[in-house]
Amino acid sequence: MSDSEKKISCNLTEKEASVLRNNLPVDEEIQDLAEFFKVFGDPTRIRILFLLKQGEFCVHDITTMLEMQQTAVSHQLKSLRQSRLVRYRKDGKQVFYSLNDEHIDEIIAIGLNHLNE
Amino acid sequence: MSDSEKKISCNLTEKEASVLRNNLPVDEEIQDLAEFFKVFGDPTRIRILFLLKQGEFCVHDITTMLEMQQTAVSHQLKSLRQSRLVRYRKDGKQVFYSLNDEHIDEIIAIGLNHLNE
DNA sequence: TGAACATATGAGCAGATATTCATATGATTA
DNA sequence: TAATCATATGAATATCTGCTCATATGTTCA
Repeated sequence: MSDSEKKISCNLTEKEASVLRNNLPVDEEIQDLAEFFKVFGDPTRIRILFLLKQGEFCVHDITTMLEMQQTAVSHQLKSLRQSRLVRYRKDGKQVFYSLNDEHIDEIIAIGLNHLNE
Repeated sequence: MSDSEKKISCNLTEKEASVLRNNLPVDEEIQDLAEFFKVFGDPTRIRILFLLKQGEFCVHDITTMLEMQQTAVSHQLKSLRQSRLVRYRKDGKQVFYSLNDEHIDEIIAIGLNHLNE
């Protein structure tokens, strides 16, 4: 939205407030967006994403690299799977995880950029 | 990183694991990134960001549009301020909030995009 | 100056979340 | 087939988070 279109006001009428309120996405979409970003809001999951930027790894190796318990890692991988940020591939006893969204780099880059501003 | 550079392996040696582990950003940076995304991980804050995409508003109007209590809104505005996602401007008794990072749209767009994939 | 107004802050609480422990599931191998 | 290995899952717990209530701060105006 260009600056010229933006409102500056205080004490909107209920009618005006209602118009602006109705411009918001529906609750479900808002909720889904929040859930999506929540996945990035945990250090362990961020570390897993950074690891997977380097390649495809099995759970055991992820556990070793993070120096965490296997169950803790599996729980977080589940969260990443459910939000479709990672994909997995089974090979015998092992399960290999890799990134599943080409925009992950982009999102993280924006975050890093913001922190350095 | 191009596909050809990516590793696929399991049962890394401690040495290999250590190399990959050390490629991760330092803990503080990981932590800061997670904190940053956590701000996007709440429906109320997402709604505030969507409102502010439409213009600059005082706390009272934000409260009216969201149909929430003023203190709840103020608490969330504080979180948005601390992460420098919004800026504010005082004018008499009122405080006007607006977006403070041109990348907010971009981040949200990526999120929405991911949800529709 | 004091009353009214706009916003911010702190404490308390209820619900969410990350880790751990115990155990289940599924695949390989002896 | 039994033992072992790799991973996943569920319950329990401690911590964190968002909201509400009470109240503080700062501004305007009578």
